Amino acid sequence: MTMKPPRRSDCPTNFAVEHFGDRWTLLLIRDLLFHGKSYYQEFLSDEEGISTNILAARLKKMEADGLILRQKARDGRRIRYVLTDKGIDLARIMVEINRWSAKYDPDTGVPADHSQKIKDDFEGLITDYQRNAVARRAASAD
Amino acid sequence: MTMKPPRRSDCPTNFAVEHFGDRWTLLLIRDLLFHGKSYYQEFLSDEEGISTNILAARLKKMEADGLILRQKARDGRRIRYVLTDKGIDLARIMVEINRWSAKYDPDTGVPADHSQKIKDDFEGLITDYQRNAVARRAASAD
DNA sequence: CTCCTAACTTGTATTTTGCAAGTAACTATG
DNA sequence: CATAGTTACTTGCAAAATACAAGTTAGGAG
Repeated sequence: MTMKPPRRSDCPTNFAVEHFGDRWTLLLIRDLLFHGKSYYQEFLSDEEGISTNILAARLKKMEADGLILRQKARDGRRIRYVLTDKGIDLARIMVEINRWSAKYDPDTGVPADHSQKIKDDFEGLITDYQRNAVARRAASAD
Repeated sequence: MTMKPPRRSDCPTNFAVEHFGDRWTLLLIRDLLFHGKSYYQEFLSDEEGISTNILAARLKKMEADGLILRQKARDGRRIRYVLTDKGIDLARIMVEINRWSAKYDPDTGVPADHSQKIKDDFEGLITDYQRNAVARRAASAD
């Protein structure tokens, strides 16, 4: 009987930290939300190079935390990971993070058109990501 | 000769993770930005209970990352930690985090008046926190 | 049936975190 | 001005998280 450790506090910042206060969760949210990734192999192939055991552990925790769902694909070997509403609602935080990083990272990899869109149509950008994530979740797996 | 490890990628999400993708940094930003804390003992006394060695390490890293500055207090024993502009610019992300947590945490400790203000005057709330942080930085230490 | 692939698990080394004690610099007090 | 108390740390060690390499299992393709 493994039981989850008690939360350190009821502070909302702590709630967030207990969801994504680690070296990988935000990067996986990025993959799901911005890059349209859905499969184990896709997450493995991102440039930061997550190890397979860590990826498996993170996906398990994110599911337990209600950020993602597991769907069986038509190809019975594959499992599709999609964001829940709770996960999709991180879009605003994620785009704010991109804005902050673009401002303070001299070597930022934020594409110029994305930065421009952040300035021109911030709300539209967020809505686009959210609509896409909802659409992908509803779509049938490959 | 300790040299800092190379960044894993130039992705803006990764830039953010390398700044606050751990169990403590966001909580310290919260202390500095929302709770007006400035001193070592104040950070030690927060309810999550950070250990002294971790606190020292985090403060050192946050300074190296340009999120905070160290100021000597009149009392020569004390050191005042204040947010830089880069740190203060996290206010928007922090308030978005509060909003997300208040929405999804059934036991959230977000005070009702704060939630109300998030709805009624989101921009004003952020500006208030930022102005206060700037004012504290400019003020002379105790 | 055989080979291949996708999603994991297992084993072990390394790094980070957590807990309990210090310690050095400075201040307050008698 | 000696002593006690504070403040911001450091040090030593146990525990947990992370990283790297190598399996293993359930399908699917030919």
